[in-house]
Amino acid sequence: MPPPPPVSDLTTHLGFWLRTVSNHVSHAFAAKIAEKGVTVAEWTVMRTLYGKDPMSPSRLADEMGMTRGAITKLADRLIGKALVRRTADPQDGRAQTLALTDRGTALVPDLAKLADQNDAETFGHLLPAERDVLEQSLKQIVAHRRITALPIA
Amino acid sequence: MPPPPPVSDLTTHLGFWLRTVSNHVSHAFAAKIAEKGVTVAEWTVMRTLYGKDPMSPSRLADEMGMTRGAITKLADRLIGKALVRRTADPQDGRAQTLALTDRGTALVPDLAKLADQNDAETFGHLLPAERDVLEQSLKQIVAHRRITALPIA
DNA sequence: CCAAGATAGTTGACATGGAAACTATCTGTA
DNA sequence: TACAGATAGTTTCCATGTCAACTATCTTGG
Repeated sequence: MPPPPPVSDLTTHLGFWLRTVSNHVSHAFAAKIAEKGVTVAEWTVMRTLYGKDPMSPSRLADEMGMTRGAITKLADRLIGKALVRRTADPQDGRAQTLALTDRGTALVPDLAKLADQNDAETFGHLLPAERDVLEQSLKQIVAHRRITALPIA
Repeated sequence: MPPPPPVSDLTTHLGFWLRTVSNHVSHAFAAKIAEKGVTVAEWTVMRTLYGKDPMSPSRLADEMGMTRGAITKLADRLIGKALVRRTADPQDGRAQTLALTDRGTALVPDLAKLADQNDAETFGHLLPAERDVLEQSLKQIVAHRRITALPIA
């Protein structure tokens, strides 16, 4: 049997480093907000609803890049925690809207603070110029690849 | 009720952009290799085993940052696809090793090519200087935060 | 006005990973 | 040498997401 031909190493891919750091950031953030009893997906819902008019699950699904089925379950959980409220649409018998409860609204600034903190911990030691290039590069990729979904995982 | 206080927008966080792009890269790559019947986690196992001596599930779990339970299931799946082989350790009745089959070994270069392609599609249009800064920044974060696990998701 | 198709949301089957309990085996020490 | 504890893997339960089928409701063309 011939020796296996050499293939590019995992670490030669920018995508590898991106995922490595991204996973780390996510896990670190998940751990922080877990103390508040909230998951990353739940936080994203809450942040998306915060300061806005009640929103339909479908729209939320689009914005978050998740299926409607996932939003149903996510909403169920958030309602169970009394952070979100589900209201039937009086015009359309099929439709409903989701909105933060007072408790949910009050929690968002706390979670936002943890998000700030998490970002600072991860990226704080980069030079401002490096941060800028990083941010511009990432935004450029988002634009170029036409990425729209909010990141959950 | 007072209006909800303003909180930092999701998009002000570098972590947001990082996860957005990272998720996109992962999904794009997952779609590519799905045609070969392999998931990202499975690819990571295969790439880790490729060109190396048979490896214990525990070591694989460490390198991949997954639990041993997850490796058991992942190995079961790969064995079901005849891409990986499980061998009992003759010295230690508890231990075993995992290795690629010939079929698995033969598949890795194909998958590696798709990984190259995926990286090129995502980052190819950045200027070399931008790519460099991106890579150096990410590696610096990995070093600074002492991140060790391979990225799966 | 009504039937056909579109749309909103829910549900159930499946996939996949973590946590912790469990089984089997090994190892070091008294 | 025997047993207590460590170690290797597996398994079970749970969490959470997708996909596709399903229910209820709405809308529209004839």
